Amino acid sequence: MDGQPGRRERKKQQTRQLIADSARQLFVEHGFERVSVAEVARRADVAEATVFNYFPSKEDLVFSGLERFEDELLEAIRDRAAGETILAAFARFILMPRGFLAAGDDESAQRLLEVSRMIASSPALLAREQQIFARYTASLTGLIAEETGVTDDDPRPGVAASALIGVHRTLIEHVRRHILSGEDDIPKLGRSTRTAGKKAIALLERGLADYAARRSS
Amino acid sequence: MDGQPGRRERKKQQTRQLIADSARQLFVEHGFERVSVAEVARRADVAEATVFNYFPSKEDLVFSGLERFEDELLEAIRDRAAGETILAAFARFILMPRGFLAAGDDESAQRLLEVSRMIASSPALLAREQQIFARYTASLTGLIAEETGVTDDDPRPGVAASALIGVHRTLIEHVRRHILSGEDDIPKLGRSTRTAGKKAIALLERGLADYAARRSS
DNA sequence: CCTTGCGGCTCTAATGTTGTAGCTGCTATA
DNA sequence: TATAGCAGCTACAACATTAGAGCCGCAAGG
Repeated sequence: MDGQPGRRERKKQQTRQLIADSARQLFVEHGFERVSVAEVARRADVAEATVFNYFPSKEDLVFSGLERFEDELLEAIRDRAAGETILAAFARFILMPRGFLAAGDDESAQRLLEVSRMIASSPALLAREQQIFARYTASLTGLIAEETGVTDDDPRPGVAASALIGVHRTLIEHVRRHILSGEDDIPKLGRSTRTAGKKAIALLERGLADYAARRSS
Repeated sequence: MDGQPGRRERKKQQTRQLIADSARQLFVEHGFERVSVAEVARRADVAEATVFNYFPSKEDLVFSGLERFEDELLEAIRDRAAGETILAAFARFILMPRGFLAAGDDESAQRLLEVSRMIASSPALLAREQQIFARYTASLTGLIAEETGVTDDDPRPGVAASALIGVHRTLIEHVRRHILSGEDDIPKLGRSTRTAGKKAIALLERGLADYAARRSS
């Protein structure tokens, strides 16, 4: 679309990346709560105001990746090909390998582990993560309601959005659980995650009518 | 005086250094005349206007070090201790090891060689260097005239200034000549340069009356 | 001759970054 | 409880950098 980003835009992304990396290092070293934004700024050799210029809050230093992901997810659904169902667009997007799992090298695994530990060990971060999921669930609800043109009373958009975001939540948990319990074969983890994703989507596709219909023995 | 320079000033010096280094690399690779300022800017990943913001002209990309040296020389003379002669202050300043010669590692020697070759092979640069020396000779003349409080007609400040700047010229030539003819023992070159400097100053101290009084045999 | 284009260099408006002060809420300590 | 200080965050003015247009001299090619 835009060819080369131009020097200005490129340097802005460098600055943003530098801040995000500095923050991650410090948070992993000392824990999220024990690191001040001023320290992040100092490590990135940047003014504190610059940090807040790129990341509205300290938590966003951790979750900017997640938020971008959700933004792209919504966009992928909004701009899906004509005739494609929302569930299909969602599946296509979420099953696409990306990020740490796509890289697959040892260093990525190490970072994924550290970040997972960091988030898991901070109540503030876990709480914020839930807020983010809630916010995106609401956005997705609105999008679905808009596209299907139903009344505000109709519960179906909210249920569908919760189900979809729930898949994402579940897959993230899947990755964290395996990473935190020592899994270090990233390609394998990627495969098992995709398998789980497919199962989840298949379940949503065919409905819950016959799911766990009988109590197990 | 100012403790830490502050982030702003520090980053400015980084930028300045980055531009100067990029320019030196390119000039050494392709020759001064065949490299455009736009290319320097591109290698430094900086706007062309930024280059001119730090270096008023393309030649200054090469001679900014020399100009800073001359500035400091004038300052050292202006601010010399009470009772110290101009010649003594000059001697103290110019005999102090610094720059490439002070470093003494192989890489410095390599760079000194490359820069010397670059200047020697560019008429434009050689011409500009003479202009710079002339400008500083004039400045120094003014300074001496001011401090000794003589009439504009008095030739002595001009002669003294020429003599002093002449010492500097000569020492630079000394270094270049040895470097270009293959000398790569930088500490040794530093010593021989300082020896030459002392001889030159001694000559100026005692006057030319009995210098080369008799034709050699 | 003339035009075209390049390179050194200048100018201006827009935008990114910094420095500094200050507000709020919380925590430690007197 | 009062007070002081720290951390997250905001606001604003000063400053550094960028983008883009444009001027001038000059050399190459029609």
